[in-house]
Amino acid sequence: MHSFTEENYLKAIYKLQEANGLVVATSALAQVLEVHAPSVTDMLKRMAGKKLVTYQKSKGVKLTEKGRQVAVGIIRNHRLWEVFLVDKLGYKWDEVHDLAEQLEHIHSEDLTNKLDMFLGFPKADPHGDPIPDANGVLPKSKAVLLSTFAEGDQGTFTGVTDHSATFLNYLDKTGFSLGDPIKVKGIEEYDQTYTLQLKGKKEVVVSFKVANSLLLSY
Amino acid sequence: MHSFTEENYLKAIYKLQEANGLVVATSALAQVLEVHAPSVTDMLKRMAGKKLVTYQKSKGVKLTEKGRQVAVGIIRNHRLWEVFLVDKLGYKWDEVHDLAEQLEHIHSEDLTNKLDMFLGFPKADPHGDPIPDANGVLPKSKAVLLSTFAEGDQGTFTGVTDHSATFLNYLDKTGFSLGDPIKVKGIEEYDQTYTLQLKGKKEVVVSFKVANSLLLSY
DNA sequence: AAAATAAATTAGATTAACCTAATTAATCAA
DNA sequence: TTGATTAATTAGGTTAATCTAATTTATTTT
Repeated sequence: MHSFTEENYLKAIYKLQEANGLVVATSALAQVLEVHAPSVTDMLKRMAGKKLVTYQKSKGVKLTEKGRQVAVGIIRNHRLWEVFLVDKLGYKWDEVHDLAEQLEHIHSEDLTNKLDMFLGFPKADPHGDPIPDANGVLPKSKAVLLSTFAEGDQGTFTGVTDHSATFLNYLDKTGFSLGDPIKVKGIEEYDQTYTLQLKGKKEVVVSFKVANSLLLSY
Repeated sequence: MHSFTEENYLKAIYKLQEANGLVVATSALAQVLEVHAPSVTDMLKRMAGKKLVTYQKSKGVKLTEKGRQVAVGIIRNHRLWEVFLVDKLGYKWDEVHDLAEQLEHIHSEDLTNKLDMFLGFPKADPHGDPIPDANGVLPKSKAVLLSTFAEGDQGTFTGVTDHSATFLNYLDKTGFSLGDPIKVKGIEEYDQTYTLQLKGKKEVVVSFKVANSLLLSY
């Protein structure tokens, strides 16, 4: 199989490719993986040799179909284990990331599928991120940022784009909970502050930064 | 933390120390870890530097207290995950070893303890091996080999000393099940063949080799 | 388009974990 | 107790994954 390191590179490339376009820069990878650029160059060469990525020197990397399959498999593992940790073991949504980073590297498709069944085939992880199916198909989410909403708009809180424990704790404390309805009562023009009505008529005021990290569906 | 390799060495040393006495030979480790002797010498030096083992050249190794703690922790993990796989995911007892070998290296005491609670604080894994508690205390089993029984003796089947899938399958097929009562109806003097009465009056004949791999309590 | 800046690569080392071949140390048998 | 056998270690190498320093390639800016 692939080493943990390779798998982490694949995951990182996948995520950067999703977020910022087709090819991923060496420096971007170095940053998210917390290694130095020459290490990345080195690794990319080895991975290109294994046909996990296509790499042209000084031109960035892309995943091959094979690489994409592996990456999505790891993401599937990660998200299923997060569901397990929260639903079965009682962890909170801000505590599961590091553990899932370890568990995602357990190599067994069969285990993944049995876990999936045990958890009742969840469609999203505790942060609302969609779980790829056994064929590596990731449901295309149509959720949209709260920051794109206008006054009077409403939707259901279905995900976050900031997964940091600090942000998740802030949401807990403020009364946000995945699956709840949210309505925009007002937007302050001066500083883009949002006044929201949460479940149970509770009104809260949040900054643009927060509105820009919340995903809503309708 | 410690590398997977280190952890596997610690586990192996622990098991060999339990089975065969105080000090463990380089060659014995090389055999169970499936590496060559010089690799073991190499590794033992590094581990001695970390105070995980005491090592005197050409005199074998012993775990330090620190090393023993780590080893028992890994065994705790391993056995709890085995229970999870069998009780929660529906694996059979002959299928879980390799998966547990991966899962045992997940580093989180908290996860281990939450898993323990989720599983209802099991005292033994699916093969009857005792699970160390959170303090690294391993209950001293008083189970004894069926091969030490005389005609007429009886007990409860509580463990195995051979964990191979082949043997476990044989037991399934023949009608042995952990926790069931077993009575010795007769022992053939010529070849030490045992005639046993299993649960539900079922009579089976087993070889000495089998009798020597079954642990019974009374 | 040349110069300046930023990004990426090459060169050369390091560490953990392994290997083979050669040597030394320990044990057993005559 | 010497000689033979077996076990363990040393010596010297390899590979994956990392590093720093130096160099080359790309991209901006003037």
